[in-house]
Amino acid sequence: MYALIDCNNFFVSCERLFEPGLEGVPVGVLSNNDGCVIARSEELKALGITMGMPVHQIPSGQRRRIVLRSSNYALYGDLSSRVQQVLAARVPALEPYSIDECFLDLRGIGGDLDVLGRSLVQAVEREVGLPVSLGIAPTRTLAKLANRRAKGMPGHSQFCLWPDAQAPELSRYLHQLPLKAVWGIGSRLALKLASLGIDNAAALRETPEALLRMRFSVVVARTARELRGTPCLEAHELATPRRSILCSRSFGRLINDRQQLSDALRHHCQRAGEKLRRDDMLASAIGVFLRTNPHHTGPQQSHSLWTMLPFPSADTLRLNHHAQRLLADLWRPGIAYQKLGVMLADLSPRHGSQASLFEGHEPARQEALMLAWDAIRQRYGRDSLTLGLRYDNATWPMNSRYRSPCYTTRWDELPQVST
DNA sequence: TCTGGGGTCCTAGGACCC
DNA sequence: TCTGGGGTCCTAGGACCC
Repeated sequence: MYALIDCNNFFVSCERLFEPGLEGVPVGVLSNNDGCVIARSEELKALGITMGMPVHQIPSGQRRRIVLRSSNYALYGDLSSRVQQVLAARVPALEPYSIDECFLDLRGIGGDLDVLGRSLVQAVEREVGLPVSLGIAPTRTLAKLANRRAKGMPGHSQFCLWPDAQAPELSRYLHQLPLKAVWGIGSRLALKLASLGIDNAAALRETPEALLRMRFSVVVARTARELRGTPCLEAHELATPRRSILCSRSFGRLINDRQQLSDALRHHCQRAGEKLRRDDMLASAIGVFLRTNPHHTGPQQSHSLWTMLPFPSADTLRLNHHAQRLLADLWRPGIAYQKLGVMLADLSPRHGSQASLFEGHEPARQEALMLAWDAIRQRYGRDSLTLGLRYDNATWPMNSRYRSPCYTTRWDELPQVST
């Protein structure tokens, strides 16, 4: 048996935890750049504000009645790890899945699952203060659905236990469940499946595996099998070490200027190098992508280029050097670009990686330079040392007008208390 | 005017080999 | 005129997730 526990309206709940006045109020949390709504309170959902809705599409009448917050990932990340600590103290096998979700492997756990499930929900609420939902079922895919079912439960019992995949109650639930609600079936696949007459979760799990394998992919076939109650996903498939790093940002307006694109790329390379060194890893391949605005009509372009580094590296200067050459090959005159990013792949641990006889390695001087670089920024702040001009001098500063204080990670942002 | 960012996995098709 | 078959590897792009 597996469980899925997740925090209800996680980002909104985090904001409310430190600002209780937001209880009962329609609250939304915005994406980077304050572009669109990525988390909603129940009150905001009731107003018809949809997931991913651009802020500028919210009618101004509604806009005045709701509260918006910029995303504050330092706060959410910290609360997320507190939730995990509470769970880890009670269940042996934890599989964190996202910032607000965690699978629990309950195989081999004796005792009453109903009692265990309810006690976990209560423990998180009591010790962290965040409301959570919990679903338990024979597979992870079904546990996700049990969790969804739990959220619909009346009152405070956000818990659902489905011990048997073939139980009539579960079958009834799957019959009325749109395909899109199933983990692994997105809107595109749902459309294609519907064209074959498969338009709910029960229909999917009754479809012969060979047909799904032939017309779709192993992923869809596996999902159907999970719906029938046979576990197909291994833990290591969920929690593998990071395989790639991506740093990207929309510009907020369209850009073709080579220099401005180059500036943005330099900034992204700097962040990517930092992530890499924080994880103590090296990258062997680097890629750059450049794309137009997919929301606009007219011709679209979205291309990426990759190159191998001469040897595995975590050197910001080297990453930037190769990325800039890729950008030069990607860039075309007269095209209005909306987004640019750098990607690192073929990651390996910095220590313990076997040095090849023929392959070079980063000179010790460069490694020392990057260590000093990180140390200076750590000590004197991120703005104390940057590659080239500071990025916020550029034309597209990132918007985060409504960010709350980092209550749990920054002393200087704690509200003043008068004595 | 303004539409996120960061990941994973799979597949089709091209390049290449014998 | 007639121009193989079978395999591997790599990459770009698509689909999914939160």
